[in-house]
Amino acid sequence: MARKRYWLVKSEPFKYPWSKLVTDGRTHWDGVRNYEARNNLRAMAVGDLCLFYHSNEGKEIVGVARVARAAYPDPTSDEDWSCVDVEPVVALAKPVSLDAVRGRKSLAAMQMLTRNRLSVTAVTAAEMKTILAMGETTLP
DNA sequence: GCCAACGTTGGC
DNA sequence: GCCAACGTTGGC
Repeated sequence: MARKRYWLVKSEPFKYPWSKLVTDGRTHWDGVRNYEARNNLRAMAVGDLCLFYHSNEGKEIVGVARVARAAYPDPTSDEDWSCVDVEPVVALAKPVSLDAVRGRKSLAAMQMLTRNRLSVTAVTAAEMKTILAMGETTLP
């Protein structure tokens, strides 16, 4: 099996907060209408971990989710879009804010900063490790 | 609520 | 195939 990759997905808390993912246990990550984000979705494999970021409100990384189903056609569209299924893994003991990410030199290259408006971005293993440490969280 | 960034669309 | 107009996203 290919080496695990890491991602960051954004959601407006108003639309789909982390707490709802926890309640639901699993959800379809659909509605992505951007080619680059779609390509990222398609690159996801079952077991990959996703940082869950709340945009607009909160502006912080609040949890870690796991890809439960690899990319398949987005049922909410007739066109060629994709979605994946994700399930919650663990909430960050201490949410990591956008400001905190910006303030950390080793995270300056994170796509969530450089590709500000992309809703699905790639995260390196080193970045993942740093975020988890900042969030005072260890993976189960 | 405003505005900047940027991807997408459509006219030429 | 270029580029201006437009729409969307997201931070402030």
